[in-house]
Amino acid sequence: MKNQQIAKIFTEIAELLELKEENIFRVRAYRRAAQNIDGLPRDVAALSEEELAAIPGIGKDLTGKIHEYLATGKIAKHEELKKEVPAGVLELLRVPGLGPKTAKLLYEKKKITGIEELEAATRAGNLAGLPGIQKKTEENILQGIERIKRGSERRPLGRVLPLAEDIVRRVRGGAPVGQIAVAGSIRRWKETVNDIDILCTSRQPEEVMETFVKLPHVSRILAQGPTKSSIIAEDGIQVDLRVVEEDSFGTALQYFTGNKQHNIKLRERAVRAGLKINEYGVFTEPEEKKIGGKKEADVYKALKLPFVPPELREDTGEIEAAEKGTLPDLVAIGDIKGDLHVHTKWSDGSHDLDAVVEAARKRGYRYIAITDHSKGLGIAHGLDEARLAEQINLIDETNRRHADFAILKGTEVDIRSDGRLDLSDDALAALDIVVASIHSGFKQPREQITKRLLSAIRNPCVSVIAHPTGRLIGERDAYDVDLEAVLKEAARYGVAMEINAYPLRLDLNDAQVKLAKEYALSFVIGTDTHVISQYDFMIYGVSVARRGWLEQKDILNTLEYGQLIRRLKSCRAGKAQRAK
DNA sequence: GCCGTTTTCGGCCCGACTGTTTTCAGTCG
Repeated sequence: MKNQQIAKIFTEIAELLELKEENIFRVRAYRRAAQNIDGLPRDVAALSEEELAAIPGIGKDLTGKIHEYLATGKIAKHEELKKEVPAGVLELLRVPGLGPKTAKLLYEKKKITGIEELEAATRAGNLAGLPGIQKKTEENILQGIERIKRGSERRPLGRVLPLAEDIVRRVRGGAPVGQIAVAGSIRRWKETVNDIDILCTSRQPEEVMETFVKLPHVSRILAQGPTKSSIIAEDGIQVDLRVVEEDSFGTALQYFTGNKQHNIKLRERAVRAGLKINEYGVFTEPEEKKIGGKKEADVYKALKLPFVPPELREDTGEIEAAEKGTLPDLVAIGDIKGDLHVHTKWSDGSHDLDAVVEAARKRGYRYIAITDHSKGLGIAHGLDEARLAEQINLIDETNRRHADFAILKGTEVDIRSDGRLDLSDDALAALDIVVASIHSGFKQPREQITKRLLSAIRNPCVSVIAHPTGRLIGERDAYDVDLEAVLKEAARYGVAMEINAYPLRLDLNDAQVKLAKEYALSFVIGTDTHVISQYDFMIYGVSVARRGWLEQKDILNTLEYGQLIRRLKSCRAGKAQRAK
């Protein structure tokens, strides 16, 4: 998929134009186009002319540049600009706090073309005499370089959310705050995050700031003002805290939740309607009369739009859908009736059957599916046909003890490197649910991986494909697979796609879910629980579903047990019919 | 460079904090 390469080139063009101090709106146009291409689930190479032009921020000129790249592997404009500015100058922009103006100055006056050169020059005192650069700026440059060296990659939401919640607890406990909430990409449940944004109300904002910058997590204070402060937490992540008045909390929360492009569009709409929106409220223009601010919904109401849930605020069509009244009625965590991906001690889980059942009942679930690994996964102590039969007996017996709860007999059967499944069809036929997934051969070529998944989908017993792309956030890329071919085949055979809720997986991801929804597929949200506390991961899976615009009806484990079993049976019956 | 229920030309979201300035530019979100 060439999307990321094209997005990268557009971003570089934006940076190069900015260094040349060209029209800032032209710069923004390239940035916006880059973001939208980067977030596209489809390969741009596979899009028709009209589909390409329908991408927001892509007009006639950029459509041409995309074609140019697809045809020749480069973009002439980009090549020209690169000749004018040495590559090392772009590198300078990676230093936090150092923008295009300073980079240009450093290059033109001191011929600095790289971060290493910058560090050496700064330490040697060579920046002295440059306009606008004094001691403090030099210190900031060196600290910025340190931050780059320590790494500032996006972190998985699952790692950051607990820290954010802890900071919220401590600020609430240590200072006079009214309302307090996490905003930003965390509130939108983006799978990875760059920083933590926290918003609160208080009549004594200075006290709140004092408490905040003295938290035990703080390793460095970046900025401390009366209403806004930023710190670097010990593991290197930036945390921003903003304080507003009580009657601005709603508009401030809306503003700091973002994303940026969503907000810009709303504000443009506001301007057209004779209104002004900022973090302090909604105002009429030119009278400056405040007509909203206390509640987040005030913003949407003022624009005559229905409320848009945070998970949808990515400027990927949600504003247009809100306008037309076609926003989805998103699935909610409370709709989930059970977990369909659970491991026990029988393979590599930590608890026996009774323990995982008890924990699920306590959560209010109506059922779970036991999906231990199959024999091919020796390392996970996977089950062969004989042990599976034993487990089935145990489940039958346990089910008889529970009138109000059901255990589905299942397996997470391995799709072998040649595409055959790791258990016989006869063994699979005895189960209520068969979840199939890939655990080996990740480096196989696209055709082979795709073939493996297609043959698993066509198997008479398979009902779900688990973690369909195999990626682990920050650790392992997805294997190379023709996802659209897989989705198409799954739709034909009535096989569901899993949204694996394990925070490092989240697989399918949000964009892929949105794409899959177009094929009218069914989905399953499973936590891949190996320890009972991991049932908590369900919220991450639900959030991916919501970011993928899914409704309750799209998700099988929102069904009551009886309906679920009927659905699984009809999938099998449909396959048998097709085989005749 | 994009885009249109004011516009095919002339707009393009809005504000906080820092560091350097004597009123503001640069950067960030």
